[in-house]
Parts: sequence; structure tokens; C-alpha cells
Amino acid sequence: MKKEGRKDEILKVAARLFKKKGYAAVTMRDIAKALDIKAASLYNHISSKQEILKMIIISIAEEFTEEMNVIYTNDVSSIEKLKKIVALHVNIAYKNSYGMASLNNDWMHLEEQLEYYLELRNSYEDNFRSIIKEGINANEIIHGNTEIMLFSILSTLRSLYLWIPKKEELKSEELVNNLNQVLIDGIRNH
Amino acid sequence: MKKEGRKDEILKVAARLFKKKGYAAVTMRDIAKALDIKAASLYNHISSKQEILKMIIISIAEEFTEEMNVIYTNDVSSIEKLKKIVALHVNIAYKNSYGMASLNNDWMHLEEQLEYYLELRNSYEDNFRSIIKEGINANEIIHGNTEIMLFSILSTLRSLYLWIPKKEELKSEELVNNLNQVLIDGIRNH
DNA sequence: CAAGCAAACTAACAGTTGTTAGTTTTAATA
DNA sequence: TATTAAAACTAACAACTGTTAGTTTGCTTG
Repeated sequence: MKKEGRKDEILKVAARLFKKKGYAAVTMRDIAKALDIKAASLYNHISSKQEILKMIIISIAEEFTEEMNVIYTNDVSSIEKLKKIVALHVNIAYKNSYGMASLNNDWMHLEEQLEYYLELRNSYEDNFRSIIKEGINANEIIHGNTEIMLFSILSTLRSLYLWIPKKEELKSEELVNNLNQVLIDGIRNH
Repeated sequence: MKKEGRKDEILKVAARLFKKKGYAAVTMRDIAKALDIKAASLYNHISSKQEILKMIIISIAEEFTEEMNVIYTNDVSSIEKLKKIVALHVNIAYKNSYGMASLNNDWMHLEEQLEYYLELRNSYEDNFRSIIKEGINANEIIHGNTEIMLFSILSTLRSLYLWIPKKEELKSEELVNNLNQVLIDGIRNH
């Protein structure tokens, strides 16, 4: 339990700038200026610009993959699993809207960790796909095109970070309910 | 009707690279290398890197806004209008998957044209929102949260470019039908 | 008060960036 | 064949990039 206050500040500020302009367009001097220090001082806390990106992205990607594994092995209906996935995305997008931007838009700038990131993403998507397929087999979900349902739901969930900061009046629980209606009731058999 | 073959080639190659790495991470030397020429030679055809981005993004944004105006003033039901919007997105994503990536991810690097771009986008979204609201008032669409329906459909449509290149076996018409089912039947009253 | 250390600083580096100027090649036209 | 214009080239620029080295500052603890 080492306290790393300053490093976390750097990651937070960097993520905010990455969301606004993208990883490649943000310089170390930009990050430093936002913290009111000089660029060289950043290197007392982090080892490279790459490391900043890695820490932002990999931690979120791991959280998604781990939680998805929990949901997948839960003993509930497929519809219930989908609802838990929606809640997971809303939850993470609320607490880390900046990091979500990097996860979505800057993952290709990972270098040593690119392969690992892609494994995490594939694992997540495979579980998601399996849940939909099991829902179709159990007649909980309409017999539509699995890939298009997956893609459609995932696109919306992945874009939540763009939208949540603007609508703070809408509270998390209400957002989950509305998304369940639009995304899940739409593909449900009833 | 001046033929500008070489300029179009540059825009096409640049858009492909922008999709892969993002505008800021692509250098003029990258674009030149992909065309097997030197960076300085690009300036016989274009005036700046900025201009390349501008031409890629603004032309698509204008197409969306113009077509949306046509759809909005069409004399058909709201559901029919939504189906036309889906078809519009599928159509543009098919013919210009690279440009769509810049439109979605690199618009913030527009400089003089940023304001104009935002006007186009707002006009598009306002019309979209009005169509949904009219559908709700006419009892064609369920009485849900307008913003969430708008956001959900739009997120999926805006992400099509990511997905279409991978699924070439699925033809455009079939994709439109499947998306109509998932995106529109889900919010429809029946 | 002295020692030690985290975290800031200044100065500089080697490489990369978009872009310009001036020159040569290429290919179509007169 | 001679002319011309488009489109390539080489060379260079000033600014900016991530990062390193060495130094100073300021707080905490013995």
C-alpha cells in the first residue's frame, strides 16, 4: 500500500488531455503545463509517455475482462447477464470517462502491450457473443443476426463516455434502466 | 469539371492512414511513402496537412447534413424516416469507411473549419431528435427517453465504419434490414 | 540543527515535424 | 523536334518532440 498521489494526478490529467486531443497530439509539455510543472519533472514519477498510456488503458481493459468473466459464469438468464453488462459499462463510464476515451481511441498506440490488450478485448467480446447466442438458443432473445446485435449494443456502450459528462443530471440508475429498455427489450422475445 | 486524380489519391491514402493511427500520428512523410514519393512533392497538390483533413471531413459532414434535411422534410412516417437514416449511414460507411474514421475521431483537429463542422453536426442531430420526438407524439415510437434513443442509435450508426470492412460477405441491403430490426423495431410501438 | 530524500528545476540532446525554395524529370502539345 | 506545364526531386529551415543529466529546493525525521 504505497501512496502514489502524484503519479495518479499525472495519469488523471493526462487522460483528460488524451480525451480532448488524442494521445499523439498531447505532448509531455502539455501534461506538465496542466500540472503547473516542467516536462522534465514528470520523469520523477513516470518512466515514459508510453507508460502513461499503458497504465490508463490496461487497468480499464482488465477490469472489463474480469467483470465479464464473473457475469458470464453467473447462474442467471441471458437477459439478466446483458443487464449486468449494461450496468458494468455505465459504472465504468461514470467513474472513468477520460480513461474510456483512451481505451476506445488510443489503444493502437500501445506498443509492447498491444498484443495483451487485444487478448483482453477478444476475451471480452467472445464472452459477450456467447451470452447472446445462449439467449437465442434459450428463446429469450429474438432469432436475429448475432454479430449485428453484439455490434449494436457494444457500440452504444463503448460510446457512453462521450455522453455521460454532458448529462450529469441523469443519474446512473435511471440511465441503466433506459438503456436496458432501448438495447435489450429491443432484442427480447416476449 | 477539372480532373484531380492525384489529389484524390492523396486524400484516399491519407484517410486510410488517419483511420489506422489518427491524424496527429500520421506524418506527411508517412503519406508520401505510401504513395512512393517524397513529402515535399505532396505540396504540388495540396496546400497543407490541415487541408487534407478538412477535405476528408467536411465533404462527408455536408453529405450527412444535406441528406438528413431531405429525409426530415420527406412526407413519410417517422419510422420510415429512421429507416432512411439507417440506409444513409450504411451507404456512406460502405463507400467511405476511411473518411468516417476521421469524421468520428479527428474532427477536433480541424482549425478554421471546426465551428462550421459543429454547425453541420448540430443541424444533423437536431433533425434526428425532431424525427424521434415526432414519432413519439404520433405514437409510432415508445414513450422512452428521447436523448437515450438518439444516442443509442447514433452511436451504432457512427461506429459502422469500424465493422463494415470486416464483414464484406454481408451485403449492404441485408445489413440495413438487420439494423432496422435491432435499432428501430426495438423502440417501435406495436 | 543536520541529514536525507522526494520532487521540482535548468539546460541540453538528437531526432522528427510541417513546410519552403529552387531544380530536374516527365510527358503531352504545338 | 521544341516548348511548356505538371509533378517529381534535393536540400534545408525553424520549431517542436521525448528524454536525460545534473542541480536546487523544501519538507520530514533523527
